[in-house]
Amino acid sequence: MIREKLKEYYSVVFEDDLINEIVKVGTYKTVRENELLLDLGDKFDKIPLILSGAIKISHENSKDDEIALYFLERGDTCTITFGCRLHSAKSKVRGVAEIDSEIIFIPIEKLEEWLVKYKSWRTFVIDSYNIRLSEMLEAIDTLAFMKMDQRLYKYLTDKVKIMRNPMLNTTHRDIAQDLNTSRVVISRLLKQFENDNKIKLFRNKIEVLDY
Amino acid sequence: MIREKLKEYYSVVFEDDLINEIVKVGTYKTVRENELLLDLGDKFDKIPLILSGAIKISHENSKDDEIALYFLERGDTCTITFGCRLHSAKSKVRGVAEIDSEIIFIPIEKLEEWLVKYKSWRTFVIDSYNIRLSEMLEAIDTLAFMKMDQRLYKYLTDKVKIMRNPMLNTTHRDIAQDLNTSRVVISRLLKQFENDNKIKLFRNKIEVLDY
DNA sequence: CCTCTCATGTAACTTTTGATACATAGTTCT
DNA sequence: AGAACTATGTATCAAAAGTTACATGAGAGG
Repeated sequence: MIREKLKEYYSVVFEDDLINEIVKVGTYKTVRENELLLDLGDKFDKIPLILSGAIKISHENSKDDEIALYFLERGDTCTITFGCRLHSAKSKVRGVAEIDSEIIFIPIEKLEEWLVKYKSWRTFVIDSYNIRLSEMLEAIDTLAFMKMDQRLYKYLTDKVKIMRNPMLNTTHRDIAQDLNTSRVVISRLLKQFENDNKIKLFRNKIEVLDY
Repeated sequence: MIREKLKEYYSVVFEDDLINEIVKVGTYKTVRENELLLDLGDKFDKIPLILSGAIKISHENSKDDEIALYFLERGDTCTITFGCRLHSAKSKVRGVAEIDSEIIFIPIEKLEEWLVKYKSWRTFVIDSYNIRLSEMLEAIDTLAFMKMDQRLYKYLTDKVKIMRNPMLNTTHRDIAQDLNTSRVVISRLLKQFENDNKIKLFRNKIEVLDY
């Protein structure tokens, strides 16, 4: 069963031999919406490959302030966990399933072993790191250069794309937490967007009209 | 000459065989203070190893807003350039020598070749990526959670540590550019710091008293 | 020594964001 | 239905940051 799912999503990326190895040592797991996959400070000794769904990665500082960084989707992996072995460091991010998701976990020892053996793995690891760095740069961009109204609008449209659905199931409070601001600010801006016919507001739902 | 410098700084990190290879294919270069090493949009086909000095990495969006991300020092490399080959992507960051610096450039083809051959190279590449991701997370932290006064103070003390000198040669305008704010805001806050005896202000210079 | 440029100091004002408070309206549970 | 809880709408005020304007002063170059 793992083999079919892997073939379906990763056969373009990985050589057949590597897929066989992954099937041998990988563990398949499903996570439910809102399930916590990886918490701050966790020692993560497995590499996750996302088969389906979406995982929200967020960052928290010492004072309980939190901010959403990006989403992981099919084909993604969490490079931030790659480092945990090397420095016996604790995870600095949190991963929560945004929707029901399927994941394969690979023991971290394989990371280096496969770097030697498989060209497709080398490409995958380097690409993953680069994609992650790009996402981080984008997050920095957003934080450094955008005002809250632009950040909010980007948040809404990004989420619509990830969820493949213009009707978002979320509350103002949740959004405020992801953007590290207060609920009142979000409600204020959302109302403006509604007046501009960019969105429609419902209880526990937001429909994005223009994305 | 390259060999001695490399041995001095990197013999703990790299195997002897790898150092020999680096000597063979690497190009040694010195850059002067304020020299532009890598601009946005450059196609970077070499991996830089920093031997000495400090390189400021900053990010710019389409509207000429700029923000400083972090510094590269001895032992660092710029992982962001690793990706340029794979997607024939343009550099999204800019590197400027903060002080006179020495760098060895390695052809990008060696990145993958050496991943297979040298364990120390695998460790170096993975570590470098992880360090860079950490620095990016720290930048995000700063942007998302700190007010401008804290950001400025962190900027000053970080820079003192990098430069190993509490007397900084800089202007309010330069700082404002690195923090993506206006000169007036910086002057205002610096004056407060001076009143609190945290710094002393001079023309083109700032002495950090408390770091 | 005079002029020009750049760095800095500061006042006055606006905009953006955050904080507090309270009202209203669905939802859930009993 | 009534109580309790949660989500949302809004007003008011305060703080932080950005903008404009102008003055002073140091240094560079003729």
